[in-house]
Amino acid sequence: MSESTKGTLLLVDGLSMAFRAFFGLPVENFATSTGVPTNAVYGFTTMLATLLREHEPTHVAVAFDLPGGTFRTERLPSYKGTRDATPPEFEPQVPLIREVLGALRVPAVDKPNYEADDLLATYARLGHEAGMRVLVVSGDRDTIQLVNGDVTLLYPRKGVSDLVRFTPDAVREKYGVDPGQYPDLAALVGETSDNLPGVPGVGPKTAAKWIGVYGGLEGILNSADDVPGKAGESLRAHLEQVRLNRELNHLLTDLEVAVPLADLEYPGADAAAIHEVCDALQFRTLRDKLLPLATDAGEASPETAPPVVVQTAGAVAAIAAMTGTVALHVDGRGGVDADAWALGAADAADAAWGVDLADLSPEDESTLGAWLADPNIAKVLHGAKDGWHALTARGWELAGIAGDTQIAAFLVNPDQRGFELEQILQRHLGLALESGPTAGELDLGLDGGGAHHAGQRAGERAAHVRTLAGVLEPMVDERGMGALYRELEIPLITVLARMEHAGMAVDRAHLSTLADEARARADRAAEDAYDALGGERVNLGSPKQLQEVLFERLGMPKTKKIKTGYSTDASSLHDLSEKAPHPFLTALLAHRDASKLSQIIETLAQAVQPDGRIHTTFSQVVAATGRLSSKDPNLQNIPVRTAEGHRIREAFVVGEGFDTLVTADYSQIEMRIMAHLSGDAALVEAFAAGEDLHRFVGSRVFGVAPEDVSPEMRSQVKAMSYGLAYGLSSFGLARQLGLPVGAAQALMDDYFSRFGAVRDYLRSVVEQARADGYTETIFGRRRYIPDLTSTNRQRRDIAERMALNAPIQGSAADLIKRAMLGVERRLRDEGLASRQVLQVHDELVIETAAGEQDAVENILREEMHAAGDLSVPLEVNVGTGADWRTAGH
DNA sequence: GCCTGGTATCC
DNA sequence: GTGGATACCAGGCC
Repeated sequence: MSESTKGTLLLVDGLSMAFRAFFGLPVENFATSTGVPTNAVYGFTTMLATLLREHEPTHVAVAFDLPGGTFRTERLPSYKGTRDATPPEFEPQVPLIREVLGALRVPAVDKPNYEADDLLATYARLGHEAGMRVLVVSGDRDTIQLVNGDVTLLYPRKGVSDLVRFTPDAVREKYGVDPGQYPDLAALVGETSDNLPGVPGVGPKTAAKWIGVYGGLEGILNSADDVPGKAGESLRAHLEQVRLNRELNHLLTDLEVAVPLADLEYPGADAAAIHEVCDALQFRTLRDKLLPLATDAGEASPETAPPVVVQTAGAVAAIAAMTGTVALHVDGRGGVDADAWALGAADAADAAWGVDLADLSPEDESTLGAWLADPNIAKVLHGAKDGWHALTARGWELAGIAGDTQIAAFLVNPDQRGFELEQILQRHLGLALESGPTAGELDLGLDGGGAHHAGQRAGERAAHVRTLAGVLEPMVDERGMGALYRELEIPLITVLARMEHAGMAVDRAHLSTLADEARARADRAAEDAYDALGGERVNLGSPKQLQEVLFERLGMPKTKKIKTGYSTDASSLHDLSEKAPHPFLTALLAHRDASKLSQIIETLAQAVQPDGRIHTTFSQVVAATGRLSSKDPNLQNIPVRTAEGHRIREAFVVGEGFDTLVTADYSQIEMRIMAHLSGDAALVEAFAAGEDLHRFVGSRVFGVAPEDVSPEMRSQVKAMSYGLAYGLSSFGLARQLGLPVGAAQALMDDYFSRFGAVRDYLRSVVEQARADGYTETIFGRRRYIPDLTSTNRQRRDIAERMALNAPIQGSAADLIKRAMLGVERRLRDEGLASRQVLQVHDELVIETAAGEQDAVENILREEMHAAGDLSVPLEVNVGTGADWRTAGH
């Protein structure tokens, strides 16, 4: 990483990766119209394009084995002798791959009598000596020996797109030996794919142990007589084999190469040649992925992140002495097997300290632990909640979270996707962070550990976080969101972390009963559906097949049009049922229902962790309006409307050591916010009076006394009221209510004649947003909506509906977040053991400890009520029970 | 094996 | 031709 200024050399083992691609993609799905198989070409090219795009190498080569033998098969004719004959569909794809390489202007290299690996080894050495960063891509484990501080191996885990990064640390973690010692280990263990048998009874663990004890294979062989045990005996009986293995698995680093390193410089692809080759191979989507690599279409490559000096010696003491605002980075992971293995800290942008948590003394442990737990030391992280979990798993408390550059970046522009550190650095600083694992969750274990020291990477990242904070936090302030950031989102991080950590207890037995029932119901409905078709077993889960059955075979009337034909969604099927009743439709709907349910239940059952609880992950940086999101599993879309939904919610129970679940939800929060923001006197009055809102509105709209509002009137105004906040049109309202458009329009007119300020508000909020470029919630959260000035009608209409909705949905999100902070503070201040476990947009769920139920109910009511000072009261409904369903009533 | 679209659930 | 999400499945990729 430090040598990146000299460039990056990408070296690919052509055949080994082509083979992986061949077996990863079904050959029958990939062929030209003339029957030429292309799955390996497709997979290999996709992989290479991704590597070129992500790593932006300055130099590239793809090495090939040539047909016929090598010096190894001369030495040992049986070498690689167990390999099955290559499938006939593979062979013809190799020249095609070379054609693609030609179009990409990537040099293909080979050498008679040698393997591709020897070429990789030689070029890796040359690149290393030239001070380059080298990436070797190979599915051959022998290449592990090439790994060092500057040479990383990308090894396919499955397919060709999921590549594991083998750095020296990663090799040590997986195999227990240094990369240079891997051939020693392989010589002892053997390599089936090369037809090299190992020492019977010696596996990687024993081999690694011996290598540790005797310092390597040579030492082992010299002391073979002293090696104890049955394994030692076995070793002595196979010395020759081991020597031979070691001889053969050594890769040559000193070949004479026909193409000098300098000629591997990558000039970018040839657009015309890409078109030609994609035409010939009938690649459609790939063309679009390859064309950006063409030089003609090229743009300046991003700047590489500046080198950061990361010190590791004495890091604990140095970090513990930091008292100002410190940027922190935790290398670790969340989830069931959460752990942290390295820590980086920076209080200057170009210098940082890194700590490998594996080699801490007990004193270091407690020094660092105390520093982390000190709430007075302000820490800024990128994705602080992840760090919190990783450190918590290691038994440390993280306090003093004062900033989160991920959240800052979100507030600055919440509509963007991708808030990983790499992406944010790129977006806001134009910096390319090298060796970043593809954006994802926490980094995987194998990606951990920098090239030289586990703390290296963490330190570098901490320094980057510090730079980022210096840029993003002022932007947050400039946009008037300083308070929202520091007083709402940042303190909320810890609340959410605790909620995730607590999780929700689940009644597994109940869940599995439900799963069985739903599965049985789905199966029965499926059989009914097949019967209705005269026994044909179409795939009921395939919209494509359903379209064929419904609209062609059964000749049913067409439903609403979608991209791929005609819709088969539930509402369309219900419509069809009325127009053209058929037992198939009934059975299909029943099957949809039951299979969806069974799938939900199954997912939940699988999500139960060993502690008997489900731990979701909340995100503050997904929903552009400021709502939280929940995933893995999503606990914010558990069914609730139906009887079956109720039974699922019964599976969420109070956990051991606790007494009850209490739920509290805001009553009609969005309508109240609309009343507040619009200042509509009639609407404010309705809420102030505490009447049934829809009855009140109905009486005004229809001009009858409240007690004379019929259920139908009530449901019509209810749909209208809710639709308003979403930008509902008269057309949409008509559809939803099953009215003629004219009637729906008349209803809207009547509505607005009584609640005119609402209409004025909705208009003004869009106008304001168009003028300012953004919308704003009651608490100053912004959402930028550039499409409001789009000349494209459809985009503009969508933007207008977003502008209409964002302040309402966003203010509701702000309110409940404020309430959550209040609830958390009260629980702590009052020394209660009860805890928040779930938020579902307008609802909070608390698990209460014995004797605390009344106190908790009061806290919920008071804090949710006091979360905002609106011109209408914030009403809260509270329920209690041993499970979520009971509590929710 | 990855990506997209359709369908489903929630507020 | 109502906003904001997440999850699963099938099918296309050629």
